[in-house]
Amino acid sequence: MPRRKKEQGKVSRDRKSLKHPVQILKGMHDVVYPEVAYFEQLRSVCQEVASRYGYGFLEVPVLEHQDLFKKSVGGTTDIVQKEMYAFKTRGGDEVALRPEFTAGMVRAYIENGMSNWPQPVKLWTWGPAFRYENPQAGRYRQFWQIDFEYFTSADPIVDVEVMQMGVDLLKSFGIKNVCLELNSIGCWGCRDTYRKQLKNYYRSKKRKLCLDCKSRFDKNILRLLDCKNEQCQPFKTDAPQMLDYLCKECNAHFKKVLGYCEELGLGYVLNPFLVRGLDYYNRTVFEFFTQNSENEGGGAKLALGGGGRFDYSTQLLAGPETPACGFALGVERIATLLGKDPKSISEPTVDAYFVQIGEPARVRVLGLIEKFKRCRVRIGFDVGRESLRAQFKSADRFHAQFAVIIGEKEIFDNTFILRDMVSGIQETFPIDTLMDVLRDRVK
RNA sequence: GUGGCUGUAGUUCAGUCUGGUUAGAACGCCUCGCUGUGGCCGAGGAGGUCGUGGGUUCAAAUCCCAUCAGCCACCCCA
Repeated sequence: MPRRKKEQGKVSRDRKSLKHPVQILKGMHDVVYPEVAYFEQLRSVCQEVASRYGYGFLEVPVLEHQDLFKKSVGGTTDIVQKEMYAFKTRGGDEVALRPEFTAGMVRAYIENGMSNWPQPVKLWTWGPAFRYENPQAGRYRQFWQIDFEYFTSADPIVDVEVMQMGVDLLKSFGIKNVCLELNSIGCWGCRDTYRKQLKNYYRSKKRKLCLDCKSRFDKNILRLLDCKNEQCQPFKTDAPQMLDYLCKECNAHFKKVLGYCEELGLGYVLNPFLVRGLDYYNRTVFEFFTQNSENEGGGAKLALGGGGRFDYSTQLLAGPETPACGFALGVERIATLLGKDPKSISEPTVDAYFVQIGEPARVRVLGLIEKFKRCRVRIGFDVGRESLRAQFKSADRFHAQFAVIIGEKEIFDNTFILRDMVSGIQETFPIDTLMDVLRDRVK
């Protein structure tokens, strides 16, 4: 006892001598079981749905020039101004960790000459993105996104295809109560007209607005509609709405979008206050929500993702004119949501667990493992352990259907014992028949 | 960036108000009972910078200050 105390004291003194204990950064998180199991599941569902809708996978860099985001997402947006991880490299490049995916995808489209590929070009990707802001549940500084982009069609039915796929994806993940909110923010022309109308309307009321809104008035007037501050709410009801100021073309486009939704039975909620604040968006914008049923009293709606049409994006980056539409989903939020349903993920399972007794047997087992590489039977083993009890316990933990037991006697006879873990019945077979017996017995 | 709540074993938490032997429980992990057979049961064991730093005190997980992190709200969205 005294010896132990002495050692402990020494250890903690050593650790204390480290000036900065190594800890994870604020807003970062390790993705470990069970969350990582949802990540894997989501990824494979994405793959399935992507191929059904004809999307190809690509990877884009995590690090890009700051200019990419300033020009496409917009230099006045919060994302770029306040939330971007931006820094200078040793070589003097001004770079940023991607705060979102669309900018990089558009850059990749231009740089790889995809306008010369067979059209349309449909691409998806997935990975971490970064925003420097205060973390909260379901809200990290490094977070994972799923991103789908459809290039080279201005047709309104494409908007609907993209939205339908988004809803399809979320449902395929197993999410219920998926809700689609929809709006149109027009083109540069009609948005300009609308902005002026909004300014006229709010000018006389500016004094009564909250502090944030006062600054929004000059910086980005559309954002006044997003404000959730109570003192600003009364003005919203009578504020002019974007939909009333759409130009002829934009209006026709939006009418068609709504028409296709009706025909397909794709449910949506029109939200005239939905303003996606990024520069590259035009016309159709949308967000996906789910009802958070956990809280009593209806529950707040939880944002799962959003997107829209971004016909201007390539021009903003000095590329060929290319209409496009897409969306992004938040992986952690979806994983958290699925985690609330305990049935939605299964524990790790094997079909057969190898149990070995004695030195020659553990070597034999390790040799056998390699032979199973083309066999569908899922196997488990732990040659690092000698205790039989521990090995059987482990077999249980993996819900093994069978135990394959090889001891000194079996090594001598060139046999193995197959134990049915439920019934406890054991049979002995020649070792050469191991694969065949397992393939035959495993359901 | 602003405000509120919370930080104690791997996990969930007691203990803090009212300072005082060696900081506990449950679950999980490991070993053994059964040296060649798992689940159940029983016995034992490992595991703690009490978030971190400073202060008050004879004495701090407990009181005070600072700081960091998490959660919540604002902001925004994934």
